[in-house]
Amino acid sequence: MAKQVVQSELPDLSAIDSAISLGQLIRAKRTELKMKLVDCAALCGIGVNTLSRIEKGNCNCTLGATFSVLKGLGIKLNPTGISTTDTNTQKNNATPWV
Amino acid sequence: MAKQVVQSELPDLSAIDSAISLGQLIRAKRTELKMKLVDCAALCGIGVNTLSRIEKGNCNCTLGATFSVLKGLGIKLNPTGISTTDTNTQKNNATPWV
DNA sequence: TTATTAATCACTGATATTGGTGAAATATCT
DNA sequence: AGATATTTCACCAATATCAGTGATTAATAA
Repeated sequence: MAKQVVQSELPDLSAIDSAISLGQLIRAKRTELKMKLVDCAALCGIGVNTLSRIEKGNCNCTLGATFSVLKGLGIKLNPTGISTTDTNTQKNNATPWV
Repeated sequence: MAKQVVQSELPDLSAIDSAISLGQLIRAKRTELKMKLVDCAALCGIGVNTLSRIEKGNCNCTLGATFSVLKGLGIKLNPTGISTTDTNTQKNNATPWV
């Protein structure tokens, strides 16, 4: 039987506005790279559980783990509706969280 | 005395690849809107401490709080280098984290 | 259908975040 | 400079995440 593809199951990933869409984006990229959850987690330096939660859109995951995945998979995010030129940025007298 | 603007203090916000750049982006938008930290936090439904941490690039903050801010400030993120058309999305038999 | 692989869930212990308050530190204005 | 406004930080208790393991469920292949 041919696989039924329903319109509503094809979310719009052109705008990332929630943990869920971000998770879908990440999963799309990972499967595109034919990576297993385990290997991807190892590559990104996080646990499998955490990666699974991120992909499922759990909003309690941390920014650190999430950006590790974005970096590991080579996903880039760009803001829109913002004047990226101006910026009253505070001086980075800060903590090296990275 | 005129305010000295140093080149290195004008980070590139066209690419969001870390908790720090995301925090800078958020702060840029908030100040652009002339909002105080307290009011912005209230608007976004999170604590002032948390918003401050997010803006300072603390990567231990949660996705939930972060997306609340992005939504509250009307910041949109778009992925690049991804085929946003395809998508082997899992069926959303999931938990309503929102 | 059965076998195999992959993803999710439940559990544990250690550690960390959250919001609130108040104080210290910065920045802004007159 | 002095006064005011804004942000950051330390501290607290409550709660939650994290990684790891093993079991359960789901998806894929034969």
